[in-house]
Amino acid sequence: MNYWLMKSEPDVFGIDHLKEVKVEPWDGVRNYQARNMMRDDMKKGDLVFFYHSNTDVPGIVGIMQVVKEGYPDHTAFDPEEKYYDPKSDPENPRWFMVDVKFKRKLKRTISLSELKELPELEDMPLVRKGNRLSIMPVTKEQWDFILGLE
DNA sequence: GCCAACGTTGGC
DNA sequence: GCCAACGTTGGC
Repeated sequence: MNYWLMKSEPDVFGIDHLKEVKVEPWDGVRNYQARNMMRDDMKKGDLVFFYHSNTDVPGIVGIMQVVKEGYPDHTAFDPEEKYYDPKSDPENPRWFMVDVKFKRKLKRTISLSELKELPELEDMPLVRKGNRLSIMPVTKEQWDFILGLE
């Protein structure tokens, strides 16, 4: 069982959207490191923090669960799609995604500024300067610690 | 809206 | 293979 954190802009797709649709393919990721994690490492049943980026109070807002393991991101094949990538060949897909399911919202937003204050979390890529990874692993220790803040 | 940090592209 | 130019992310 592994733990993860995934970022999304609430204006585009937020925790309330996920709550409505229940299950969502996490499409549109066009970064190789993040791609590798979805393709190779994220397993059914893994738990994921939902993080709101690019918003008034960026932070962790909810919990979701991987319900379908890595499979080709077909939005890369369709020229009509926002995330179209002509270099991704259906015979040999470049981009992958997983499906995630809504578990619950946190009782409160655990803000990035709060997380940055905590020495227990200083190894998290999230709080590292300049880190732009939209998907990252979370250790069990970090997971439990963060939930303890709720 | 600004801009630092970082990834990607493409000329050489 | 180097690196300048460019694009994107995402906090502020």
